[in-house]
Amino acid sequence: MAMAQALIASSANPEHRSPGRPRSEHARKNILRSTLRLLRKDGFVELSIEAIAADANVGKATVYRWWPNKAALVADAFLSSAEADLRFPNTGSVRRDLSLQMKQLVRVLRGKRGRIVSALIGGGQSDASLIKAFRERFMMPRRHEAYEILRRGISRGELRASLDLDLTLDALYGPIYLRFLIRHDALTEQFACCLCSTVMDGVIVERQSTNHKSACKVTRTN
Amino acid sequence: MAMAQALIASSANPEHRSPGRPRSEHARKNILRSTLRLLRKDGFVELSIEAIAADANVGKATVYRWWPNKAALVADAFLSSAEADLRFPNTGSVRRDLSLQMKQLVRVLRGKRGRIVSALIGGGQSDASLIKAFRERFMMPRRHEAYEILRRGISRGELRASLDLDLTLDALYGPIYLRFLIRHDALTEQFACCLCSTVMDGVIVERQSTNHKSACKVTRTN
Amino acid sequence: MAMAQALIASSANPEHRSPGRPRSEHARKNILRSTLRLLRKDGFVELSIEAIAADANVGKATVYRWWPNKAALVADAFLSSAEADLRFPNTGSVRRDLSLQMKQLVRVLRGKRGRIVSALIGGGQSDASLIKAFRERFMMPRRHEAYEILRRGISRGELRASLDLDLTLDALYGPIYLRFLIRHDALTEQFACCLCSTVMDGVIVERQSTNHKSACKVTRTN
Amino acid sequence: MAMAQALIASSANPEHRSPGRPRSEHARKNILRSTLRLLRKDGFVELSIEAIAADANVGKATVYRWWPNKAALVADAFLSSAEADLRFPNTGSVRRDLSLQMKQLVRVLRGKRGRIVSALIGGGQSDASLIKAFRERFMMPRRHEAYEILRRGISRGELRASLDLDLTLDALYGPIYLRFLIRHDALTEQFACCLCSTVMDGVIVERQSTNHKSACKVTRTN
DNA sequence: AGATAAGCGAGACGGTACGTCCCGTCTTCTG
DNA sequence: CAGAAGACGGGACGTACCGTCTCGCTTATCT
Repeated sequence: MAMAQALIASSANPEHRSPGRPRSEHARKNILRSTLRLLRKDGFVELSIEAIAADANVGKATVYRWWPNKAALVADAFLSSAEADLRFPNTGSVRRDLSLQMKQLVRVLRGKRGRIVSALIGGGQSDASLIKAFRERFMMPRRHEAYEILRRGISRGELRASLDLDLTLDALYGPIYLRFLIRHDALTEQFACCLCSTVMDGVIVERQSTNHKSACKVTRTN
Repeated sequence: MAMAQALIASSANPEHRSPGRPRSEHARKNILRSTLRLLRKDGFVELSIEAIAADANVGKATVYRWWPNKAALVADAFLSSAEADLRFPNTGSVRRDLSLQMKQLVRVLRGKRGRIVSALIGGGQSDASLIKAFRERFMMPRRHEAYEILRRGISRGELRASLDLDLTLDALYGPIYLRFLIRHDALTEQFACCLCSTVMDGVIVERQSTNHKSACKVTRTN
Repeated sequence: MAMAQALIASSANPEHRSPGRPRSEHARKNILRSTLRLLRKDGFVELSIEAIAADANVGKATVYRWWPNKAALVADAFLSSAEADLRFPNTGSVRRDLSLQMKQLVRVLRGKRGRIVSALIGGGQSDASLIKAFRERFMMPRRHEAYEILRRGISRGELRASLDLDLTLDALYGPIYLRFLIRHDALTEQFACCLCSTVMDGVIVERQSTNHKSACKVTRTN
Repeated sequence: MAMAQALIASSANPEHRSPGRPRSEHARKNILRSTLRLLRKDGFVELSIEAIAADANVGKATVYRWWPNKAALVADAFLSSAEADLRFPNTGSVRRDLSLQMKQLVRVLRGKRGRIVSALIGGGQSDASLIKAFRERFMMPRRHEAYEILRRGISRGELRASLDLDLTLDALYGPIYLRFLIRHDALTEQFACCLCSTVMDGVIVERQSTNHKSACKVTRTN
């Protein structure tokens, strides 16, 4: 709700203005920026509000005024930096579309923002609002894109009509998050590709399509 | 290492005994028990050594004497509670064997030990030793069982010989962990069952085997 | 000075009026009233401008606009409540006049304004302007009355002509304030009475004027 | 009670020792010393526990462990430095004995410890435990000496036997504290002397014992 | 009538200190 | 010598007020 509040303050309804001095957009941005910077350096647990406030040249109270806790702040900071880099092409092939999206996720998780994702999911294990924020504001937007891909595949006849979309997407993305979180094996783009094929071939109507799979039948390299 | 130390102290070499009072087995057990109890209540982050020591009626120093940090203690505590409840029957069918194991994992994660698993994975996101402990001492033993199932399936001709075992197991278990950690959807035994079928049918040699799938083609109920 | 400013603004020079909205008399009164109320409840130190403004339904800045600091505000508030309740009769006897005034002081100090006097003196120990305000605007007016009493007594021949007036008044009032501030013993009207006699007659043995003293030779009752 | 605790820890019962690490006498002394130093510099209100802890190279918690608040700490610090400088000679004359004690009090109040006394009394106006500490641990010990003087005077026949000792002492010391706290007039040793005489001999005309008074019938010099 | 000027409430701002909690270490006595 | 008890220096927590600042609004005087 604090995050919603923040969003409202930064965007919507121009009509009604609450009385009093409006919040400082400058402070807000500084805080988010410092949060990301420090998060990248240390990690979620060792990140302190005290340090963020100091780094952002801001009173501690200003941080607490707008975010109820570290988790919410980190979520906001992360999500404020995660806009609009999802959009991907409609290639006409489910297999290709999904594979592209999955590979992009792998790239994100391996990049410097991956550290923040893991902090978010890790912290979310003892903070319901945090995991909710991650789910609704990071994962779901991507999922909605993926739903669309799947629906296109169904209407094109590439996928079975009886498909459970949620289950399918879990099958596609769950393994990526598993490797990302447990780190028991390499998380490569090629892994995403092979995974996609594996799940695909259990999903499409017919079963002779081995031509696609060959694309990533390379020996694994971890 | 501290865990090794602890194990040695509690078991091995009867020949040489260092002088002085031996460590208190009673204290050790109390500490582990309190750790689990408190971990079940809050998360890893909010768990404090102070609280554990108080709960276990033990001096803080006694905790620090035997475990170098919270992660090591939590790992030890978790593992001390995770013995031998895996073993499952060899039914002669990969599908059935895997489905059984997956459903058992779901049961574990939904039970009270699930709270601890999530704390472990959550805490592990900012503590390498913690995630390592989880990986090696909880996940891997189960995986080795699963490898065996898959190998049996291959030798029986149920599964393709070219199968990437690790990828297959990630495809099977990743989605379960995803739902467990992100909580975006119900984590039921039926989900495990359907998931197994989904991955299976992308994995086996032939494609007409819809007879198996019907087993869980029930409308989802979350 | 701020107080002077306030006085000017609220009263004087009708000729030239500065432009802009005039200060709100309503706000001013509310602030003073809230100050007194809160001062009565807690002490000077724990009194906060924040609380005063909230209690008075007034913006904090309005307080700071008219009073430079807490001490000035408290002094103003106190003095605004301390009008004209001193006036007392000229009975023709120093002893009786003084005794009456002393008893009246005791009544004031024991009443609800006493709480404020103690806050003022207490706060004055670390704020020169505060103790100055108390001294000049509360104590001195009463003292000037008392000077008059003493002078009358001297001219009537009741008191020695060589009397040090200040010292005498300190001897009369100091003990009252001492009990009021240190609270080591009951501060009663009877105490004021006995004290007056003691100072009048002295303490040493060689003495004739026991006729007056008998008036309050009652056993003390605290 | 925290002060009592401190006293117990620093002095009494050698038999029973509470378990655990004993409190650090070194820390305690440092804290008291720093308190006095900073109090002398700034004042009671602007004195912060934070600064004391820093100055004493001590954790803030260590301060709070032993003193419930700033007031109690300041009281302890003051009193720890106020031992055993009261003792004064028995000259055989009440007048002289009292005058000596009063002059000594004036010296104390005018000295650098006076600042702390005023902070104590000032703070005590909104903190009952503080004024109690001042009363019982600073004022009363001196009073007990003074009681003795008065009793000697009575038994020697110098003072009236019907004397109310408490009232008499208030009459003697109240004026000193009044000048000390209100600062309306000079607080000199000569003032103490004259005051003593005034109370001794009274103020009214019928009087013989002028021989004593002449000792300080000097023109006042403020 | 409109411009200009201040005061008003509300409340956010950068700060400082609060009093608490826990860290990991230490120092004591008891078993 | 291990263990319990618990004090230690340290550091971050989240809160309360400080005194200042921007807002939109109101209320006056001065063109």
